Amino acid sequence: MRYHKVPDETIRRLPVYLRGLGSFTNNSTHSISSQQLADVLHVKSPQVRKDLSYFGDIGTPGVGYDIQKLTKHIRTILRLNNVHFAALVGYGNLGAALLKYTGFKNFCIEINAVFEKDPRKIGRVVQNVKIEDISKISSLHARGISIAILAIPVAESQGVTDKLVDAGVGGILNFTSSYLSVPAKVKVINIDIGVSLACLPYYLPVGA
Amino acid sequence: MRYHKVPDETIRRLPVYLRGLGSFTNNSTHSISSQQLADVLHVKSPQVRKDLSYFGDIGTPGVGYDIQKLTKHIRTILRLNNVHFAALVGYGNLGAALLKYTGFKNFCIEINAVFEKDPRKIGRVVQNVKIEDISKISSLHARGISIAILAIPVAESQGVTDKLVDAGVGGILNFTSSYLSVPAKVKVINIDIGVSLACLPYYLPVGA
DNA sequence: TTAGATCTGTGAACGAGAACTCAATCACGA
DNA sequence: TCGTGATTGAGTTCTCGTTCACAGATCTAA
Repeated sequence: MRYHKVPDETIRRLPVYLRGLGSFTNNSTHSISSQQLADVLHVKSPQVRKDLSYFGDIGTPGVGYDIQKLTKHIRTILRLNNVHFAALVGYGNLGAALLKYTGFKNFCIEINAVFEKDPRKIGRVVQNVKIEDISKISSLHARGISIAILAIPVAESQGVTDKLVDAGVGGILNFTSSYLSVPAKVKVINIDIGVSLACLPYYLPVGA
Repeated sequence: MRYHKVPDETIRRLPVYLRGLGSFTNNSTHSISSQQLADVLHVKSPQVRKDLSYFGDIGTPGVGYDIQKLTKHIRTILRLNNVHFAALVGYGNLGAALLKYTGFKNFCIEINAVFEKDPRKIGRVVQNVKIEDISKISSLHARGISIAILAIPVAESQGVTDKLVDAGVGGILNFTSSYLSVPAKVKVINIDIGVSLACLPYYLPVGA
């Protein structure tokens, strides 16, 4: 392996590969070819090989990839080998749903802090997590939490983001529909549900 | 304007432009330059101009874009001038949150049908919409609903998708973590919350 | 031990989209 | 009417990521 900057798109696909490998772990065979993995995930096999090749020689020519080893390797790359704790900011409709969302556990990510502005919600315990006042965000660094999930109204998004950054948060999953201004070292991933849905009518057949 | 296939990325930005224009409607001035719009949305001005130029000469050299006209124009392109009705499939945690989500109305999209498998939920009325049995999906065509929001367990996703396609649905917003196989005429937009979050640890500073 | 089949890793070609640049256009004031 | 400044529209270039194609590595079987 030479030095390469790994494309963001490759990183984005790694969790998908991980999920695809899951459906092969019970299998009798120990290894899987790039073709097999590609078929399951509906991508092309050269894509799989190229993506994996950024991280060294993982596979065996003529054989394929050892399923267990590859799983472990991808988890190591993504740093999903040990549990990451995340803070949920905003316990509204979406926030509540995200707290109950089970899709995070497969990736070793666990929400163990919830922050809210509304005094009526503060103090309640939901899913074994106590809802705290939003001012307590500053404690995140001390608690070893460096990932935040932002599900609050647009008006407060930048202000709260600044607090998160001050508290040492290094990654934010932003469900807010606004752009978040952060230092370069902080990674923001945006999920804009409204925009995604708003695109659909364009693709509908005319007259629909 | 010449013939051009409009990039998907351009379509995806149009709703964002629309939202940006919203913050200028109360303004005293009638027009806005590509630079001003770009600054608000944190994109580059040539990007804005290129995107808009796909759809004909909308702006005026030396002046900019007429805010009202541009808003109308983008809404027309995206077909957001008249209300689109959408069906929510799956009234679980996420489904319930999406039904209450207010971000769709700005884009003239309204959920007016909810489908569920769980008999205990069927019949309940939430947000003025009655929850129906999932078998009633077949009625969508007759009801003029051609957009679906899918928020159900992975195991059932392809089966339900097939029903949606049969019912004439032309666009699906897929919150399921599985690939949906659909005919070419049907547009699927995927939102994979788990994958998005799983990427974050990779970007954290080492040791965090 | 060798032939043949399989499959990886990667350099190179390809393609899509973003950014740059500048000629053409327009408003406005002298 | 003409000159000046501002801003668009679009051709060109650049960058990034995907796809292709094949050399090289490994396994199996005779």
